[in-house]
This record gives sequence, C-alpha cells and structure tokens, in this order.
Amino acid sequence: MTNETATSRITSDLRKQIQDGELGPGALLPSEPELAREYAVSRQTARTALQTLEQEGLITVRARRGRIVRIPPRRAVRSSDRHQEEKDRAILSERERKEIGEAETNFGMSIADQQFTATYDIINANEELAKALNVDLGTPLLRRKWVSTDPKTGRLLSTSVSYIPKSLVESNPAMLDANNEPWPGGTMHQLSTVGIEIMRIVDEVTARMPTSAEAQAWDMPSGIPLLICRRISLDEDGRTIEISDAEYPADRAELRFITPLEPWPAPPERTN
Amino acid sequence: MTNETATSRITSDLRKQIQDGELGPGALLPSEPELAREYAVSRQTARTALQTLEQEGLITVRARRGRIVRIPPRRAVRSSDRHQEEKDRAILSERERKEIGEAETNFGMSIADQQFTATYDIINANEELAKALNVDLGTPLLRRKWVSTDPKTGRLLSTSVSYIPKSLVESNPAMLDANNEPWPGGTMHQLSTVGIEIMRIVDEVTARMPTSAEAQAWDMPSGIPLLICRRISLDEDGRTIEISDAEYPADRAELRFITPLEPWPAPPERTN
DNA sequence: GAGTGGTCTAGACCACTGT
DNA sequence: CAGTGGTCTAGACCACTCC
Repeated sequence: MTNETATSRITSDLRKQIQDGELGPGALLPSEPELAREYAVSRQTARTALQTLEQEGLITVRARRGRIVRIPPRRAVRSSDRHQEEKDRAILSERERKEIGEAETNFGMSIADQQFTATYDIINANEELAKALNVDLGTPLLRRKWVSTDPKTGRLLSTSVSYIPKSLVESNPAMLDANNEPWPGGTMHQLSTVGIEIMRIVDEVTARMPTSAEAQAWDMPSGIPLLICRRISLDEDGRTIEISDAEYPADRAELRFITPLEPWPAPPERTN
Repeated sequence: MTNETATSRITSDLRKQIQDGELGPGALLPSEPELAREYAVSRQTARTALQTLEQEGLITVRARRGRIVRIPPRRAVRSSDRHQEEKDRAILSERERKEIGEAETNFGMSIADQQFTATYDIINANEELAKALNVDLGTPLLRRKWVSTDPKTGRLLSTSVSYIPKSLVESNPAMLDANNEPWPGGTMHQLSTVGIEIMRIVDEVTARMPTSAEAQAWDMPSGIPLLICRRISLDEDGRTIEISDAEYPADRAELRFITPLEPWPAPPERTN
C-alpha cells in the first residue's frame, strides 16, 4: 500500500507528528542536516520530504531560518449578503450613499482602510467573454480592474476584473471614466443610472494553484490555492449584464453564500 | 525582479510556451535529459524546473512516459438550486418521492449511476463541532458519511460528512440507521419526519491542498486543490440543525450559488 | 561564526512504457 | 531495446539569519 521510500517514511513520520499535535502551529521542524543524520539519508532526500509537506500546505519555509508548522492566518469572510445590500444602497440619495459609502466594508474592513486602485479601459470581446456575455466576437466591452491592498501589511487582499458590454453603459459617459472611482453605492448604482436593474446574481466558485509570479505578488507561501469566483449579474429578462472574476488566496479568504428557502405550504405529512 | 537562476529560466520559458499556446493541451514537453542538454544544466535542475510547473497545475506527469501540458477535465457543477428542490421534494408523498428519487441527480449524473456508500455512527461533539452546532462539549451527535464513486471510471466524485445533534432526530429511530439509505428526498425529508423545517442554508467555501494520501485516494494529479464546502442548515428560529462538510477536487467540480435579489420598490431616481 | 535553506553538479540504480 | 521518470548519494558554493 504505502511506498517504502526513505522520503515517504520521513514525510509520514513528520505529518503524523503534526496531525497528532506533537508539533503544534509555529513549532520548529528538524533542519535538513538533522533529518538527514537522523534517517541516515542524504540531505537532498530530507529536503524532498520536507518539500512534500510544504506542498500540502502543512508547513512554511522561512528561508535560512528553518521550517515551522503552518500557523493558519485568520480568514476574511466575503458573504453573498453584500449583493442585496449593495442593491438596496443603489437607490438611496447621493448624500445617503456617500455617508454609507464611508462605512462600507469589504472583507469586514472599512473601505476607507483599504487602498483601492481602479483601471478602466475598452477591449474587444474574445471568444470566451463573447460566449459568457452572449454578445458577438469583438464587441466592445468596458473592462474595469480593481486591486485592493491592506495598507497595514502592504499585502494584496483581492483582485477583480469586470466586463460590461460598452453599449449598455455608454449613455452615461461618467461610467467609462475611472476617475469617478470610488463610486459610492457600487456597480449596482452605476447601472441604475443607465436604467439597468440587477435581479439575480450567479457565483461560480472553483480553485487553482497560483503561478510563481502570482504567489510572489500575493505574498503567498507555497501550498496555498487561489479561490476563483466568477460573478454573473443578470437583469429581469435574464440578460447577462456584467461578468466579474475575482481571486483570493485560500488561506486568507472564505466565501459565504446564503440561500433562504421558501416555507412549506402546509405542515408536512408524516409519511414514515 | 526575476530570479536569475537556471531553474527559473527554464520554468518561465516553458510556462510562456504553454500560456502562448505554442504548447497546447496534451503536447509533450521536452524530457529531463533533453532539457538538461539544451540548457547545459544537470538533470536535477531540469527536473526541478518541471516540478515547479507541475505544482502550478500547468502540466501532468505520466510516470516514465513523459510530461504533457494539462488537459483540463470537464467540471461538474453543483448548484445551490438543489437546496430548494430538495426541500420541495420533502413534502411529496412517498410514491412521488421514490419516482423522483430515481431521476435525482448529483453533479448532473443520475443518482442511480453513482455508487453511494453511507456510514452512520454516534460520536461526541468535540470543541469545534460543539461550537458550530451550538451544543455542549461531548453532546451525542449523529454522524453520517457518504462516499460517491463514478462506476465508469472508478474515481471518487465527492465525500461528505454530516453532523446532527442526536437529540433532534432520535424520536424517529429510522434516522439513526444507515440501512435505510438511500433515503428518497434526502435529509430535508428525513428531518420533516421529526418536525424540523430548514429555512436557511449557509455555504462556506474555501480550498486547501490535499495530503499525499488524499491525492492518491482521489486519483488527483499534483497541483490540484481540494474545494472545501461547509453547509450549515438552520431552522426558522435560526437554530443550527445540521452541519455538513464536503470536499471536491477543484479540477473536476465547480460550485454555483444563485442569489435572487428583491426588486427596487420604485423606479430608481436618476441622480447622476 | 555556526547554522540554515537555495541552488547546483555528476554521477548511480531502478521500474516501467514503448517499439 | 533505448528512453523515461523515480529515487538517491555525496559532494559543493552561496546568501542570509541569529547569536
């Protein structure tokens, strides 16, 4: 069943110690030379064993300072409650939106405490976007990118890209200009200025590993996936208005979705 | 900016070729000795470079046959629509439930086409479960585990564990017995037999890397994360009735959540 | 200055897949 | 059979951290 390689023996010994709590979060693991001596193997073999645990997300390498059992960082929660809240805000007066906007939160942090960068441009729909937005190939799209950073740590919190067919929004030129960011009340209000009401939001969630460059940009240790969330906003006719792709490091973010259920029409019959 | 190591040079060259489509899905990559010769490095260095791409999920190793650019498998979609559908089914007559039950689907496959294994037992709440279910430490819980397998490929499709305080369901002893599986109509109907109606479901989604053992059990190539979904079922009083933890390989599954929005009370004022 | 991980070399033997 | 990846060794030099 189990491979009887030297590497896998070291890996499973250490993994067991971590899972049993003998090595708790933050505990220092044996160094590469120590393990090599202990198991009478070469340093390379000890190293390979440790790298397996790293890929599993169980330990963190602190370069030239040793390896420790991973301390899971707090996860910020992003909840689908926000969808309705944002919509409710969209029809408030400008003054009210401004006031709430200042207290507006993202990941439980005040928006004012985050550094947002927005970039707008116009691109032509490629095959994938054309299909997703149900428009012709090459259709002009308003592309908006946001990057949010935690100014305390300097770490990236989230990145997202949004696509809207330009024809839907160009009647309000202000929507094409990134200088109007941040737009209190968000996209839902922006769309209300061109007569569009979002009635349904579909979130599609999956995950993948970051590339080395992404891991570096996000300051992610290895062994941590990226959560990928595509949000599709639909109007009352079921027309796709906006597509938005967002990414979050899985050790720092959690996505929460709330589904209210219709009550039963009458007390259920006891059939059993 | 970029590290000028031999390894990173090989990695980024190959990554570029993959991302630019010069090496399409299924294309064979240069072998370790070939790369070593081409870049005038040792085999180990070439190997390390290839392993980086593997960890990024870009390529697949086919042991002793070479490495190929990953062919992304089709993703099965699991939608939150299921929540309401399951609830609707719960109050149908037994005959109706049976009929629908046979056409019932999981991941778009007929339930009949999947091999389900269910295990029931009673455990005592540990600290984490006690907190999540809002019960005292040590409270007896009904634990139910399911494993679903695709009989065509023999591959695991999903695993899940559910916890319910025993006191909530013991008035119907049939609920404590795994021999009654599969229960047409699902948990919602089971709960209806003890007078419980679920009014709200909260899904918490995150991701992590599998351990080596998990990757083997799931037949997952390296570089693929596990999607983790905790489902919390609440009754009309906001009481936590059930907690269910499910896991899916991120390359084969996608989670979809649908949020309907309340219409605006009146046409929005144009404020801009 | 001793210890750590990061990188790299030049070998070796093995088990397996393809022809 | 030649070729592939899987495993492993015994060295080496480096940049950096910690004391």
